[in-house]
Amino acid sequence: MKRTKIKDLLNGEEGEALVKGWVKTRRDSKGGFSFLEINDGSCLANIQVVIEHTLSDYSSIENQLMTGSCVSVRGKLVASEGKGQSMEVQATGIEVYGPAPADYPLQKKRHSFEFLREIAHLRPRTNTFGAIMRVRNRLAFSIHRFFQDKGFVYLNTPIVTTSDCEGAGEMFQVTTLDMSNPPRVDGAVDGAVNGKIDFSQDFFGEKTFLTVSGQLEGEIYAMALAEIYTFGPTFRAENSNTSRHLAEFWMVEPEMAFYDLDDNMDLAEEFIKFLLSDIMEHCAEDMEFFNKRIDTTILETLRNIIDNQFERLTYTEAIHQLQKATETFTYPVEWGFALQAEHERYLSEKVFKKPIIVFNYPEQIKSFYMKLNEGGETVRAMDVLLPNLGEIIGGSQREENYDVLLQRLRDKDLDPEEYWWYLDLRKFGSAPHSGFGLGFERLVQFVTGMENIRDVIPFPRTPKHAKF
RNA sequence: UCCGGUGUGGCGCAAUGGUAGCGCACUCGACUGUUAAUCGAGUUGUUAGAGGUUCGAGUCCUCUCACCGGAGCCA
Repeated sequence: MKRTKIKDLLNGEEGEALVKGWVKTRRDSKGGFSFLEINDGSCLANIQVVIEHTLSDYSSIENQLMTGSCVSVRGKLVASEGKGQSMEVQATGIEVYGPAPADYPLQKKRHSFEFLREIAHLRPRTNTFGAIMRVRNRLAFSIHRFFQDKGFVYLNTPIVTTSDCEGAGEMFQVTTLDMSNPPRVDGAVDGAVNGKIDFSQDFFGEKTFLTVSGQLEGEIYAMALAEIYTFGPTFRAENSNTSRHLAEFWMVEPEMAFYDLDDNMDLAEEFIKFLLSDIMEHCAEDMEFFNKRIDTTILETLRNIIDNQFERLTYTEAIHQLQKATETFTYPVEWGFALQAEHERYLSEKVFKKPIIVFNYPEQIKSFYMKLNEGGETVRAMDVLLPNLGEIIGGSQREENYDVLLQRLRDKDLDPEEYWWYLDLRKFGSAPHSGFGLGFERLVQFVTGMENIRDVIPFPRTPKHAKF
């Protein structure tokens, strides 16, 4: 007989059933039977199994039917006699795959997320993490669906890369050299620490790193396939210790030929709204759980975002808004200075009370590849800022003019030689194009209402932490 | 990296410088078509680590480590 998932049993019809899963809790009755709650991850709800103590072999497995044990139950799916569940399984046979001794760390009570992080191999068995991972899965799926429906091509950009393309923070170095005695340029060996390390002898023949963004490679393919998107792991070796940063995270980066900044913002807004409404529809049970146990306003918040237009304002307008604010800020508000977290929060949470898109930032505070506006003061950059979370999307229209890009590289003290192929894209058949990056974990965080980004990824990597 | 906070049975927490307690879990018993079941009894501690002050330190001081929150950086 084939196993039926609990999700299907709960919506199924009476009859023979085979359930396999992990025991959440057991309640004994002196009436000669026990209740077992079993979960198999197919949904948040457990199925209740009723076991008559007269069942053959029951006495030999009774002490193995504990919280955490893994079991296979054969029985009859029937309408429940008790309250609290519609269907239940009357057991006719039980097999214990793996008992869980009394030192099983997950108890029938709430645990702190800090504690659960220490047992990342067991935390997926909790209600919260099961729900998070189902939502995460659905979001990943609907990201692909959104772009596939629009004819975007899914592109895998390299994870190992040779240059710090954006100047975006610290990178993880990748090497196969012997760290205790690396080869030196001057041929010196043991002890000669003055000679520079000879990376020509490294695996790739030069210094290599883990990618901080697939954007530049994404642009290459957008200049051929017109609309592409990447969705893959990204690495930042920043010593960031916050609830919104990971050293290894997943990023979605669409890149589109023939899109200007307005098209780019339209896509970003449509994208977020699509993902949120999809999750409300397809993860309703899990979302109810988050609304009840994690953040009692989450459903209302998501609904509001889906139903309302994002507020779009230029950086300059944002500065004006901040300058007329009665609130006092820790950091100065002045044109040309970066917007701080407190400024972004004020705008999205106090002034507009909804997602905002700030665009046309000062040229000096943004990356070299962003398209310069007329006058040269600002670039066509845009950030999507969500209330309570902050930046979830950062993007821009790219500079497609060869001469302007070359000058921008020089102005920012970057070596044009290293960007030769990026410049070539502007030399041969250049086109206006745009793109953005969305932090996948930040999306999961926002949708679930979870406070710490370390709890929305299966195995978080943060400074001093790469366990499991 | 900076600022602030925390570190006590398996887990969540308490304890004026003076006998380390409570809840949950666990064990035993009672009760029950039960629902995070309930009721009674019982077991569980190198108070993160190292040093110091003191007659006496979980508590005060110094250092180290870890974690949490905020900031910076960003997605």
